[in-house]
Amino acid sequence: MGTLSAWSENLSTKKKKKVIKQLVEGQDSANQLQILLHNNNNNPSQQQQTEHHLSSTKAQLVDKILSSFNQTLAELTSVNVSSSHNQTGSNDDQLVKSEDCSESRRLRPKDKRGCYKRKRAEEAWTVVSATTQDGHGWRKYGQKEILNSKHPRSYFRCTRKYDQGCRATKQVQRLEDDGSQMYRTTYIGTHTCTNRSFNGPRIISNFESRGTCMAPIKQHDDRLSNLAPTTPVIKRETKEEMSGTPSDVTDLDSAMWKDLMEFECYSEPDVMISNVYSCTGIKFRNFEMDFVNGFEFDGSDECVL
DNA sequence: TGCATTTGACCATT
DNA sequence: AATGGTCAAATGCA
Repeated sequence: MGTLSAWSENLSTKKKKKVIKQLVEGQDSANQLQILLHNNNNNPSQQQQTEHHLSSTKAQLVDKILSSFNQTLAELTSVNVSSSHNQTGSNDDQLVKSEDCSESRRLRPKDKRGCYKRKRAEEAWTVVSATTQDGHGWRKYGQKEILNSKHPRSYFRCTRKYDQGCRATKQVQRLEDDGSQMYRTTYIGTHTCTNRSFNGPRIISNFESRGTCMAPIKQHDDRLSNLAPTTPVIKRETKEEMSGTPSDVTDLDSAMWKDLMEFECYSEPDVMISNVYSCTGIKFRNFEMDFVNGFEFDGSDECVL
């Protein structure tokens, strides 16, 4: 694995058709949503009438779009991509629970580290890349030796977890193939934080758009506004944004890391994107074009994402 | 001194 | 019971 051409070859014709169908449905729903939003902005009084003509309401359309993307990505990445519409409470529980566990260790009869509620299935997707940088600020909170894996898995949470209630986490593990120096990054949950302090080149701008596409759009702002006031502000963790601390991957070769950071900071965004995506990263616009052209990826496609 | 990382312990899931 | 995910004290660094 590792190239889109190989990835495409591995897709059966049946799967390709299924994927195309799902994307077309998603596109159709997006178009309907666009019409709705457009009419709503220009003439709110016509909105209901328009909705009547269209087959779905906005919320239904959003669900359709998300479902389309989720299913397609699940098909393409072989990653279990599930809707998280009903999972939004888990992290809140966790935050509350964390508070309960914040008492001094001395006061507890027994160490209660690890008292948390494990997240269930969230939106998840995997990116195989030579770098783990994605423009977001991450704080490492754990590392684990994984059974039958040469390299440990590192766990990261968004640095905005506490000040903005962002639920995004990622897991980074170096691939077994030592020579490739590649890393598999699994992103779990979508960013709900606003990342305004960083104005430099965003290496994963497309990635972020992808994450946004997969996120439950209707929840995005609500969650921000709902969580922010109630979430205890413990501390701000914004310093590391794009600072590219080697902590992103503990066993990452430091020299390589330095090279990567220099590359990412000074390269053109398009070039950087090509560095980020490997087999599962997909830029939707080009993706659509590839589908139009018969879903054929050649070697050039791999780097033109 | 403050902040980020490390690491062992704990808990949830399978 | 095994494994993986998370917590938080200890540690290191700027």
